[in-house]
Amino acid sequence: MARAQQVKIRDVAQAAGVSITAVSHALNGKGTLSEATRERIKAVAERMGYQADALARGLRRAPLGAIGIVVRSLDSLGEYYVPGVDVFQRTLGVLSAKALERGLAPMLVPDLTGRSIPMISFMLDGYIVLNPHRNDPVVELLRNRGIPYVTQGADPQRPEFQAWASEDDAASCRTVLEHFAAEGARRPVLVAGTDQNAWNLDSEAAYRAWCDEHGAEPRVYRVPEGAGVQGGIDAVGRILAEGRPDAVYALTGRHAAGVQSGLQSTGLDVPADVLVATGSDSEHARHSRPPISAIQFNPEATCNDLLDLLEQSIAGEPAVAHRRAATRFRPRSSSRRSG
Amino acid sequence: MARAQQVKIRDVAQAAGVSITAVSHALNGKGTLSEATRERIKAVAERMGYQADALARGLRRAPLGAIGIVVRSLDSLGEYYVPGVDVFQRTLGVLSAKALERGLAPMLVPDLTGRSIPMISFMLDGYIVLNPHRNDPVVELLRNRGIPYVTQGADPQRPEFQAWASEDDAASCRTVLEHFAAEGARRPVLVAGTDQNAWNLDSEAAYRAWCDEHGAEPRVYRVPEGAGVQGGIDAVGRILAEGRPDAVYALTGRHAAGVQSGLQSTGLDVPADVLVATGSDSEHARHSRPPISAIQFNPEATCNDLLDLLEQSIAGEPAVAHRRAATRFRPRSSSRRSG
DNA sequence: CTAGGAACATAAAACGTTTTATACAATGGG
DNA sequence: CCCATTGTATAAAACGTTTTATGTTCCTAG
Repeated sequence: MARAQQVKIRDVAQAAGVSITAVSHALNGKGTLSEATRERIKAVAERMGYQADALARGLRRAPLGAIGIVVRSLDSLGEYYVPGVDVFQRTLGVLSAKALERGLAPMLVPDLTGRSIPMISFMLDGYIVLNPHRNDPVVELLRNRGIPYVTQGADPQRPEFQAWASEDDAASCRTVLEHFAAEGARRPVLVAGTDQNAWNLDSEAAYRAWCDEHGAEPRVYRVPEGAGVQGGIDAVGRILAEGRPDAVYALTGRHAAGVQSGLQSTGLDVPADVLVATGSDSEHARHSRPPISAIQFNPEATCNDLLDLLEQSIAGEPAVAHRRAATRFRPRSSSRRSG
Repeated sequence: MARAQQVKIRDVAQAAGVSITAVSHALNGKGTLSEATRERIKAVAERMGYQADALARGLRRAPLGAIGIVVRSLDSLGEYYVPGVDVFQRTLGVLSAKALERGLAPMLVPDLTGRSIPMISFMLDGYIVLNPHRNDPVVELLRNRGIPYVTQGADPQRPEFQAWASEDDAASCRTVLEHFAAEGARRPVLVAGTDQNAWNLDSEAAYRAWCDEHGAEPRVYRVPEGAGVQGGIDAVGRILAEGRPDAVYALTGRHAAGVQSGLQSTGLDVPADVLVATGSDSEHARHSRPPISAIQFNPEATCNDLLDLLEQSIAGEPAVAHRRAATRFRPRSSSRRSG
């Protein structure tokens, strides 16, 4: 309980025979001390193993060297570990790693608008908000508090906010639809999630635009993210009831796996009768039978972008432009009729 | 840069027409205020959206509600994101999730003995050290600082420290060896990592004990964790040079995948000629050809144990006993000769 | 009528820094 | 010889809380 007594700035001052101010100035390169004194104090501090207390220092609004990461999709899922969902392994892992490499310790923080949030949450240097909803209350809170933040994806309600980065979801969607078309599909349907985040919104918009351009009737089915594979299976009934499509683009990997398995269990063949692809590569997608074509995210690029923007924002430079990272399409057997 | 001005305790006091002390006492349930005043102050604070400043409060040694997680295997790997290594998705993901559910924000912290560590690191309420080495300097540091911590696995050099939890690696090892024996293998070899952590040490000890009991000659090959699949492939040459084994237990999934593929490329058949199993299930193991039998960790149990112990430790109750979680063996085609 | 408690409330000290304002000595120009 | 300047160093204020010590007021017992 009682923390071992640390050496404090006062002790160093005493040992070096100078004032507290002198020590502070020497260590932080401020003030008007002589170079000799400065070096002497530094040596004493080093020898005594002095480390400034981050809290006391933070009280004077010095950066803590830590940022918060809040994963809105997990907040809305209600549980923070979902086996088979790649977000932990992919985005969150890469983001944490890249933050560490920049000397920023990443702290995972629960829904900031919730009841019992850790005291430290509002003291962090800045925030990265993954998968924010439109009009996200967490974003709103950060904004009101004046805490620097960046988001993954834009908020359509707030076009003036430009400190965001994401994969290019619209381009990903078009790539898949073009691929479907090249394989002869004319009536693709979209299976999206229910969260109102940029991924779902941008993908749907791109899908509708594509349908418009190609004279196809848009058919969008929404399945709660939390419904997982079973949600995909269940969606098949609704889809077939409105007419058999010749291709299905399911955004999440688990929905895609469910859709494919649902189609197969009604006697349809993938890819002969229906093409399938997903917007999120995962173990599910890779190892379904047949393996499901998938958009591979580019978390390295996106995470770097997010951290660049956040560091700018923390430094007080307002971000004037967002960034979009290119994704990569991995065609697999689920959507290839040709050999 | 300048943080938006928050409502401070002083403001609340003024608004409620009481002293600062009164507000503090009312909000923290201390002091001797009348119930009426208490409620009135609470209402005012609530209405004004007052939130105590964690730093100022922490200065008086109140817990921050955040814990540090330091992943020593990644520290020693030198990079914090390694595709295909399950540690992120498994232990770290589960641990973070479970910490959040307990109201503790998990912060990933780099090697605490390193150069530029975040200021906040030493202020956290406690630490979980994953995969500590024997005589780990990070553990040493935490101990000296008097910061509560728990470790994953014991330090053989420090038997008196009991605040640790882990999977039962020795039992896992024996399970695999018994399985090998049941399939007719008599001369199993062990491929371990080079890190001096409990997983490697305990597994090797259990392997040697088993060999001793069964009159087999122990053969241990060490491959750096960072060498990955290629390291496993390379190990095959060294193994075969000393005689063909009839079974290989490779602790890491990537080494196992490499070993299997190395064996196959010298013309040996798995499982007909050599059985293969790994101590760490992963996508690699599941989807090699043939799929590799694997020990499945029990991160839920281990992480709960670690957090239980840490909470005890933070509360000042010394942990007097460690915990071991049972693992589960998943036999697959790589080690089954029978149908 | 007063001493001694309750019951309630607050002033002031403390936490460990950084920052601002001030002090002192030495130097140099007039 | 005085004033302004420069080079050093420090005292004290500030950061926003919690905690400790100190008052009040009011009641009750003697």
